[in-house]
Amino acid sequence: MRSYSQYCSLAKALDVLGERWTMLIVRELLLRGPCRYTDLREGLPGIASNLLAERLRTLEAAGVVAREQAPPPVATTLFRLTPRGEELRTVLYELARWGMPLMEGGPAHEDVFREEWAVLLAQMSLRDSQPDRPPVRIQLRAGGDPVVIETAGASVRLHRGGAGSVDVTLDGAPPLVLGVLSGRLALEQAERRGLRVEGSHKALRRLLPEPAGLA
Amino acid sequence: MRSYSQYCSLAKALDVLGERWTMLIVRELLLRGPCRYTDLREGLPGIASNLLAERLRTLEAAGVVAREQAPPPVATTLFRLTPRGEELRTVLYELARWGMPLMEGGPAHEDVFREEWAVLLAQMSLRDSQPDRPPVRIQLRAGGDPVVIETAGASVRLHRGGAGSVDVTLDGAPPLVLGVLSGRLALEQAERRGLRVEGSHKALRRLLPEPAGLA
DNA sequence: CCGCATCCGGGGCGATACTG
DNA sequence: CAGTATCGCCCCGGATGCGG
Repeated sequence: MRSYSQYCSLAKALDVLGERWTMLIVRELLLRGPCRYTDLREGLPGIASNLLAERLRTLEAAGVVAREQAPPPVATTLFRLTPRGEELRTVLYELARWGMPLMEGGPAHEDVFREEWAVLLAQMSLRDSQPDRPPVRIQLRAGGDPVVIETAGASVRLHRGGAGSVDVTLDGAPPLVLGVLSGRLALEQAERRGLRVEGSHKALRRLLPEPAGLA
Repeated sequence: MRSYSQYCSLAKALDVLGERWTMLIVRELLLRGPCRYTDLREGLPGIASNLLAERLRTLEAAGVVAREQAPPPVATTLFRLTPRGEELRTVLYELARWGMPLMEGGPAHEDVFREEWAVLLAQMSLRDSQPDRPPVRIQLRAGGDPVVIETAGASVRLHRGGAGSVDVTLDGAPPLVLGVLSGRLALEQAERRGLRVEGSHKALRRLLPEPAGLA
């Protein structure tokens, strides 16, 4: 992107982050942790391959992303956020929080949805009220590939593979799953609207924020 | 901008805010309050006139900006942020905070600087330790048009005109002025590097944050 | 397969000129 | 003062190819 050439920290930040797709690439890396080029493409439906490559190069040059060679069993390139890149977490949270009212009407016809994106909301909203107990594993199903998140204390991690046992499964339309994870929708209300909750309700409630007064 | 068409609150936010210049337009409106088209152009060196007009239309349609007719003495159009637009303040602060390390080396040759942009940092960093006392007025000079900011309690406002008396004047290179206002640079150290402080040091110290340990 | 590079059409952007 | 109008250019989107 052409620089704004303004001696202003906002303009300088946008010189690095303001190009199309850049913030969404950071989103994927925050959700997934170190991952392959192909995984990034999967999480960024619509991006052109050359753009992804160029953005990654730009972010690497800016010290936001680092690339490393995975050890011999896999022997592939991994992309990860640097500490400087991790500092973008609060920026992304604020943007995502601001964007939440734009989700109210449900997805548009052409909108795609990936369960992994719900992890962003989960990381923002879920807090473990009993952080000393073993982690809780939640499976999310919303029509696409289900994902499993594991959460303990303040940490919410995406679990690749989706195999293994889970404590509770949320299954329903994206707005319902997102509403519950973000705390915007009470669990019972979501169930009344069609969300299916299988497994331990208790494990779930351990993580959900206090239902802030809607009034 | 083309929509990302992703049912994700970050992507939805970027559908509104992600186009070039949009965030900087919000910056100007946050700093200046309601202002005219011409004032916005002044604060956005480099923007094409048609782009500014189109962005304002888009932001208006998105409920971020409102336009109003000023009463007859002036009888001009004013642009202001809606409450929804004001909610972008925290987003801009996080972005600007992330961008601060990119300012360390001082301005590049082609960089332009407007004293008003320093107000963003002032709004982020300055806190009045004696909010019950009358406001403090600070003049900023850094080579261009000087500006006056008035600060009391948590409020930091840009004062148009620059006329009237001030409590203290900061005069020096942009990195020095910004360093002091952001709290990154101790006042004495800035003075040793060439910052000129005329007037009441005490009024200034009333507002500056505690010099966080640099270690 | 994985991680790109190349090619090409279309549209967003930049700069300037012009107008009610 | 508050915008349109116009015109290149380059970024972006989509497809395909290709070396490791």
